Amino acid sequence: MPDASTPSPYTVPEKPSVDGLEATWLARWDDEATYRFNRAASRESVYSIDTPPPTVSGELHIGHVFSYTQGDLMARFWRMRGKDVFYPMGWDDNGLPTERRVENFYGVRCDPALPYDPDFEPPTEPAEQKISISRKNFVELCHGLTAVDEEAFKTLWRFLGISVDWSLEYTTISTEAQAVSQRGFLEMLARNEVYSSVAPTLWDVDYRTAVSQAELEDRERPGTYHRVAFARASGTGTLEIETTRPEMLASCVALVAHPDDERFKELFNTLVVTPLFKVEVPILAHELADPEKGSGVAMICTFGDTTDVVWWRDLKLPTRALIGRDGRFLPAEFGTDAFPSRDAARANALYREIEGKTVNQARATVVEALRASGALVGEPRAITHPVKFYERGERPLEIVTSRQWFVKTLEHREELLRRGEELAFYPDYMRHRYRSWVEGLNLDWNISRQRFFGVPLPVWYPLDASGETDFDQPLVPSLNQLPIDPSSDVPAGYQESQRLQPEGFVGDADVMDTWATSSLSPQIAGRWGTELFEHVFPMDLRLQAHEIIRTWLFATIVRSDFQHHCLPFKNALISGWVLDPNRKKMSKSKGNVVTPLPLLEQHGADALRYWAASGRPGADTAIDEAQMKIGRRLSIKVLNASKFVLGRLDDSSALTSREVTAAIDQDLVALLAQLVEEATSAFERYDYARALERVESFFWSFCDDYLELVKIRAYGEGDPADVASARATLKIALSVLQRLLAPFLPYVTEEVWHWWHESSVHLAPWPTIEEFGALSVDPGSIYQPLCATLEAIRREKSTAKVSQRASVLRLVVHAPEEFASALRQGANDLVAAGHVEELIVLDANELSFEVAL
RNA sequence: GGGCGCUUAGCUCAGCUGGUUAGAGCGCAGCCUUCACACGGCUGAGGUCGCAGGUUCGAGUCCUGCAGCGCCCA
Repeated sequence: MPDASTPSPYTVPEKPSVDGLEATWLARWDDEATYRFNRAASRESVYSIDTPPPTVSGELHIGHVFSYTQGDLMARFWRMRGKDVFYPMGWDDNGLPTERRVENFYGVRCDPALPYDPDFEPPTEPAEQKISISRKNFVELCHGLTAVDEEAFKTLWRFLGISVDWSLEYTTISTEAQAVSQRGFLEMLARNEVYSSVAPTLWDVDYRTAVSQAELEDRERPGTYHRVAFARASGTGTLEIETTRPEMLASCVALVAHPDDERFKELFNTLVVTPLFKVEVPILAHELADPEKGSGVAMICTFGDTTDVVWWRDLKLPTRALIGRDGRFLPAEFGTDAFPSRDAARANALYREIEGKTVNQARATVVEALRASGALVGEPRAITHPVKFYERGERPLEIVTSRQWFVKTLEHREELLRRGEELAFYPDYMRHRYRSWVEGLNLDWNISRQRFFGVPLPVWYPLDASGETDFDQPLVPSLNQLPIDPSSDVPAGYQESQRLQPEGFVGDADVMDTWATSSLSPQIAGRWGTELFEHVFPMDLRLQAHEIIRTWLFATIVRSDFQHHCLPFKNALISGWVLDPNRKKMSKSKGNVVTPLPLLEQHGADALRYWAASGRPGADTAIDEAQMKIGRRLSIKVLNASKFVLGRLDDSSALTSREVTAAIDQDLVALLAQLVEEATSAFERYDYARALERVESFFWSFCDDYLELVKIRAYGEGDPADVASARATLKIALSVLQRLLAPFLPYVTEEVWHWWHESSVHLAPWPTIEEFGALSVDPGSIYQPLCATLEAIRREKSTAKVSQRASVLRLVVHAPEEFASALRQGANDLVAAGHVEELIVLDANELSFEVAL
């Protein structure tokens, strides 16, 4: 019981609980604007964070909880260190994921040819047959649904205790973000860093849009090797190739083998004739031809895959493109300059059968014809091979020739590699991901998308007298007009009536790649063009997962390098993946995706944060409810230990480090100082997990050992100076531990902090060793021997199966000098905590205990 | 094919620049209803640190090779 004469002045609940803390403190943080950024702060005092705007697609993902918590730990640490933390939050709502979600949610499809219907209402239930609606109607639905989704996401983020300043919230489809995105584009255009051209383009035939190299992924797919004989043009002999795409034969422009391949050295620069279509093509040499693959000779078509594009470009081959935007074969006429043939009649007859067919249909036709003509050698052979897909796509990518806007990444490769070396990655090995990506770039960054819900490319093109578009002289708006929509806005010097008219203009119909906007997240969040930007840019921290190094991290560096000639941020904290409880990658198709909400509701935000904080930077971490339970237990312990300590304190103002006079108390303070240094340096190295591990382990020892040792003095028994020493130490330790735990457990620490403080623990100063006064004790020299002895007593009682409360009749400790000295200095506490009736300490070389019960 | 990471107790993981008998939590076993805490406490068992070499007075820690798992790039 607390000493009746010194009642605690603090308001401590009788039965504290961790449940429901979130609602209480969220409201309070809102009211008090606890996390509001100080716009008057100087750049030196600011710590600015560039957080990933999550794709708002309806699905909350546990990976978000994991990654954002890790970033929040850093935000909270630096805020307590006295930094003005700039911590905005954005939502990436523009782009394909939203379009796909709207299509499925309402059962609609965008048809840009349709007129706007101002009275359109989406069906309450998605229709079985998708309803076609105008672009404007479609975009309105996208805006509406993302607004709803963003609210749900925001609720989750807030509940998790992410300390962002919600007044800085942004979305990538907002007017402001569109203006920033378009400005970024126009400035690149002015500096000649983007260009439009008609070029082979990675194309998803289902989404009917171009995609970029960064959105590619390889998938293992079954395929079939067909061995096909090409007749030599000289008339003697044949050359056999193997291909998985025989349907591309009509667009074959050359054969290729490795320059060192002895088998074909004699044949380089001679001609062969393609079977069926009878087109003369050369045999050429290129390093990318793999002698081990197939027959060692490959067929180059325009274009069957990305290697064809490289060969076509390097070897300066003609273009005979035949795949259309719908993935079907385009019309073509053999016997022309574009499609020469030795036997045009036969070629055209066969091609008529292919024209308009899908790739698979055409393949069957061509294989049949090859077989009939005898050019098919042996039987087709089944294989498994990597096929390139758009990461969101369902069918293999095709390569379609079309006009697109590209950012010139390739010619800046060396500079971009240097930027990667300048950036501090946590963990450091993640820089390899960046480097290998940049080294492997083989296409400029295509930023135009033939889609609807995105930031429009802010250009128009003049039309000449015959109505032909002049793509080389784009018309641009002035920066103060932004954002613009070229489909409804009119370029300077033109009238709306001139749209699509000869001598008039046409707006670019495409939107920008989502990454082209989200790569400007520092500029969007930092309000580029206002004074704020100068206070927060370049950012101090970029937070993201490793899978988007090649997209978001890369693209952001590109934009900042081009625009500002610097890195967009100094440090990149890379989080790992969240794996399912069986350590398997989560995916929708496997059905093992875990949503965070039930876990948050069951275990509480602090518990989930504890789990996330235990995952080291970059480390893939399995969902582990056991770990969450430990976090919850730690939170409860914080409540109870705080309740105990505060119940022992009377006059807070009288207790300072000067009152800490007992040897064990001085030692505890010395250990605390050591802990503060360790935790601080761990945080400074972005090793929040180590900081947690150290603080947590100290806290448990504090509860289990120190509190037990000084309990009697804390109650007020004994010499008043010793009582004051114990209470002062408890007060110091509690204050320090609550603050050290605050980044990890923001709710419970805020709760216990308010039992004895008015203002938020999250604005309290991070502990420093200056708080502890002069330290004269070798850390642990008193505390550890006492703990070891207490442990020996407990072991004996446990072995004897008696209560820990049972008395020890006599305790004899044989100990080396320092150990013995420590025991003598802490004898009173040890005797009280162990219920020891007689303590005898004897000097000895070897440590041993005799415990008589 | 090139690169990166991981491999430590049944499970999940610490182990920072090489230095005393290798740590934690969970789980397991036993005990304790003690006045902060039974949403608890105490105690215990449990490991040839993936394998093979090497450097060193000394290696989980450094080097080389190999294997398995995962990932990135081509």
